[in-house]
Amino acid sequence: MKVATYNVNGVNGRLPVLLRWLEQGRPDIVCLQELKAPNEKFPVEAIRAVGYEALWHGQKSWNGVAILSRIGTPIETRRGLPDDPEPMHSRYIEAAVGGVLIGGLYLPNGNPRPGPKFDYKLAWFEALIRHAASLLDSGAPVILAGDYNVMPTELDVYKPERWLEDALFAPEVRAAYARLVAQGWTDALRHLNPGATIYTFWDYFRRAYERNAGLRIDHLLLGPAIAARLKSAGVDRDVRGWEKTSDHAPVWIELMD
DNA sequence: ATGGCTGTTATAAACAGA
Repeated sequence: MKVATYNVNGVNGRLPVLLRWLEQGRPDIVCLQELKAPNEKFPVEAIRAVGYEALWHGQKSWNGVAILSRIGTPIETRRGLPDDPEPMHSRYIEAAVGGVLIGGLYLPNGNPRPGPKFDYKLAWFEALIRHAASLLDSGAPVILAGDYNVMPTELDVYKPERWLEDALFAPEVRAAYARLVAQGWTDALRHLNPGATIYTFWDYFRRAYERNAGLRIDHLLLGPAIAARLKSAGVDRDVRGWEKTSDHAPVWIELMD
């Protein structure tokens, strides 16, 4: 089974890229972030036409998350985090599908730091950490996938020294990510590639993709039962080079059946 | 350090992203 996460940066503007990638990569389950569309403008017909059922939690202009599946209808278990600090933002959706429980998330960017947006990022992170603990306690085979807006370590940034004060790499944020993982999660890409340079995002500016000036901020965290089934993982880096593409690339894992 | 780019939309002397 192949499970992927992809920050599409506008699901309608990106529809040709998304459909091409779905047909080419054939992931079984997909978490999407940054739909940038209200619920009524989610392109469900086009997505169904390439073989996927979908759940989505949209919002006008910003945010928005979805779960797609080609192995059965995803059964929604939650939208929004418990005690979400900003419930009008659509940043979390969770479903049971294909024998797994999967949470798709879009963690706030948090810039500028310091400031209210950074405080909101930390508060959202705390709500996620609490919910993640309850998911592990449930004993369900669980995956938390999405755009975490965190580079976990210096390995995950092309020039760490330039990002020390940024909300994506600040000590408090890295510490929050480390606390989350320490609950018992496996960061799938890093686990299979210790020490490797892996990026999932390249800025639109300054030819960042061509220079490989990237960040690793899209992550798949696996609960113990799923981690034991992890077979392979990767980034569909070439998608970042397509016309009219997102600034993120899709990230995926393969699990033993 | 700054500005560079892209999508969405109150079509901008806009905002937000990372």
